[in-house]
Amino acid sequence: MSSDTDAGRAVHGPDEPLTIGEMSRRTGVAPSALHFYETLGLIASTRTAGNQRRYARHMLRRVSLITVAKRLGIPLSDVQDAFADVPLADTPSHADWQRASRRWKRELEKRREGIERLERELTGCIGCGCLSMKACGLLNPDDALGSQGAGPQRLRDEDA
Amino acid sequence: MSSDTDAGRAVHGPDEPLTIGEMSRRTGVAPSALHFYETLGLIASTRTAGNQRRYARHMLRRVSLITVAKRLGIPLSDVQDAFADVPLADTPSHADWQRASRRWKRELEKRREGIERLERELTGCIGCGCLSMKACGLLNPDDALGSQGAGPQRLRDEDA
DNA sequence: GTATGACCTCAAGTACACTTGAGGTCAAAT
DNA sequence: ATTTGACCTCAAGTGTACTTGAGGTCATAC
Repeated sequence: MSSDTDAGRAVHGPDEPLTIGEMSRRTGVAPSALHFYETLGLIASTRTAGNQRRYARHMLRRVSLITVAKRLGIPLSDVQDAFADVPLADTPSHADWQRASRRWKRELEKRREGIERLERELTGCIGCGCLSMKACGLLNPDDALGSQGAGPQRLRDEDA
Repeated sequence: MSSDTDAGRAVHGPDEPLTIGEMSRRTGVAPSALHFYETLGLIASTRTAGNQRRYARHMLRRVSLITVAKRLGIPLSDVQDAFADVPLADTPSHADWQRASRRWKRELEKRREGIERLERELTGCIGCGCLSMKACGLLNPDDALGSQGAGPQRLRDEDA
């Protein structure tokens, strides 16, 4: 029978920790990337007597969220922020994930709004062939109408 | 009076080309980055008798789109694709920008959909504290239900 | 005519997000 | 006992997207 030190493509009970190979197969993330995420503190592992990593199952969720963030162009430093209040060592509670959830949703909302704004821009401006982008908030993200000092300026009429 | 070789913070008629410094001030993009974009073929310039760059005004649009793409995590190679049919040398026509527009919109739509899906996931899964992400298309983007071979696998019930 | 600021090229350096390789250990199977 | 595959550490390499610096030119101002 398969013992509890079963490595590689093991058969597991629902509470068994995962080897790095299993994590990799189940998340599609390379072992080297998992090592890397660990050095950044994005994930954590325990070690066996023989110094091999074992991952608690809730690490799958973290890795999945990291993967998704990458697909959306969110830098790992932002992921770090989003995970700030989610405990690494212990299985996170409802409340932990809900705090993280709120952070993620705020971040995602900003990005979605940016994209929607650009889509409107493209419809209204490139779409009509002028691409003036006179009113594009994305070009002046920090202060849409404020300081005329440094940083991106709106295109003037003559540039439209 | 200001001649047509006016460099620096010049006063321009609407058809005057822009110096790299003016481009930089008006787009918020560093001159070094403009050089870099030029080596990638994302933008182009003519040269004065003294070998200085002069940018046609429609280059402002390109730089603005590059800036926006960066904010959205779109790699420059994708921007290159999106610009594929927009002429560099001449002022693009309506039709040129409309072709580009359609490419951009397709790309943006994919990204927006990805984000919306993740938002739904977070509402349904992190939101309730379980974060099972069983049905998240973002985790299996290429083939949502297909091959069970390599790549990300769905989390099983036991991991929910 | 010379000083000043904007510009030029080219090479090297930086930050992020990893991958690859060398050299060695661990653990189940034969 | 030894082979095999999975794992370990650490250093160095890769690709993207630039920035920085050296050394020199260009153009307007005094």
